[in-house]
Amino acid sequence: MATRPRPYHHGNLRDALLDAAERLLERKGASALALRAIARDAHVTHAAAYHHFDDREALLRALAARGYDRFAAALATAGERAPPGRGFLEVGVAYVRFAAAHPALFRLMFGAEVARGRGGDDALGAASDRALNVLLDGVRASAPGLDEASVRRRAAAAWAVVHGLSGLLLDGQLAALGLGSGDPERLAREILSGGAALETAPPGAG
Amino acid sequence: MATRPRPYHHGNLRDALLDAAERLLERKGASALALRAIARDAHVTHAAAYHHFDDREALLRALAARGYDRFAAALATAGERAPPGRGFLEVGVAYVRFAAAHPALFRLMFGAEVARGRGGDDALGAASDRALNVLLDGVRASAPGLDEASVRRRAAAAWAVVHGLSGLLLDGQLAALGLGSGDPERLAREILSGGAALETAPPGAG
DNA sequence: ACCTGAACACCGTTCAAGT
DNA sequence: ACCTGAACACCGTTCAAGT
Repeated sequence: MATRPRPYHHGNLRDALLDAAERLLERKGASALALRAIARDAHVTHAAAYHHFDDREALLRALAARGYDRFAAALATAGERAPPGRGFLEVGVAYVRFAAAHPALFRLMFGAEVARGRGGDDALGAASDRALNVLLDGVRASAPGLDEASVRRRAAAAWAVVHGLSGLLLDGQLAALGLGSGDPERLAREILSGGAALETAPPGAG
Repeated sequence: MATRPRPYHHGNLRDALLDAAERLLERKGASALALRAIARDAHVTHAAAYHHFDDREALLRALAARGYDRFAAALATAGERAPPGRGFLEVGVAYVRFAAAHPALFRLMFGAEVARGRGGDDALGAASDRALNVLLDGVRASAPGLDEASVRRRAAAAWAVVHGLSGLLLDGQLAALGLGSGDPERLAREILSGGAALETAPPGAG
């Protein structure tokens, strides 16, 4: 075996950096995600990170891709465990639950820094596609035989509701409406099952 | 009159800094909003900014408050100009239109940096309340006699749809659904008037 | 009261040099 | 192939000093 100088560096620093970044994100928020601080936390020089990521934003995108993987898994599990016919609602609730449980990660996943390089990052695109497919399958399952264009339109509308609800919740904006102070899951369930969003518009207005 | 040494500084540097910040935000994006860069653009030393704002985040909150003012005005105008019975839909379309027209400002208004200090910033709270009230009035107008709790729940649901749609649009996420490539206003109109988001759930499931 | 200049401890990125 | 150390041009914040 001879001498084994350092315990970490010969392994995969890439994952170690992502672990450190995730730790910082959870404990100290997005503003703590400095590349130098991440490297420090992983016990390497900051320049070492550039052997595994093009730049700081590429590291953030890789962290976001990890988030999408867990996100997709959480949505899929919620859909599978739901009572028949309620899978779609439960996926929506799981969406909001994930956002409330991992606010900083959720914001990172859908934030501007990650959005900027989304097109050129294949791993990120694949991970977020996995999450999207759970949503699309949910629509197809609850409305079998629907044509694909309608599936996509319904998915977009459903996605918008849960995504917007999550965003407003994290922002504390719902508090201004007297909502959002209690359990986020209960709030999500109430609003999602409470009926359509723009139902107040007269039918046939479009 | 005597000598008047410098043209700007005796006036209100506060507004000049916000003007510079807005210019930078529009032209170069959120990452250009460094306090030093803003001060440079306003032709002052960076330390001068601290005589008008507690710190960088306070400046960003003031900029966001400006955004909420314009936002509220845009929503109100859309509601007033809409044909009878369609005001609520048009306010929703205006919401998405604003986000698409001012993506960086919209992100700033609802982003994490501004959210962090939202509670302690009275001007920001007042400005965002004005925008919220347009939404609430829209719900009340389209469903007169509704009790206040239902008004708030409907407003939250409607807010979620348009807010989520805006966010997904800015992220380019709707492109993954084959949507979002065309006119954002047309897309908003289609989805908003296309019916309820979670309609696919069987009635009485909750 | 308002702005400057210098200082401090950070930051992202690059690059020659080490192993 | 992978990591280090030093350098560069930035950054937010503070504070004594100027007017």
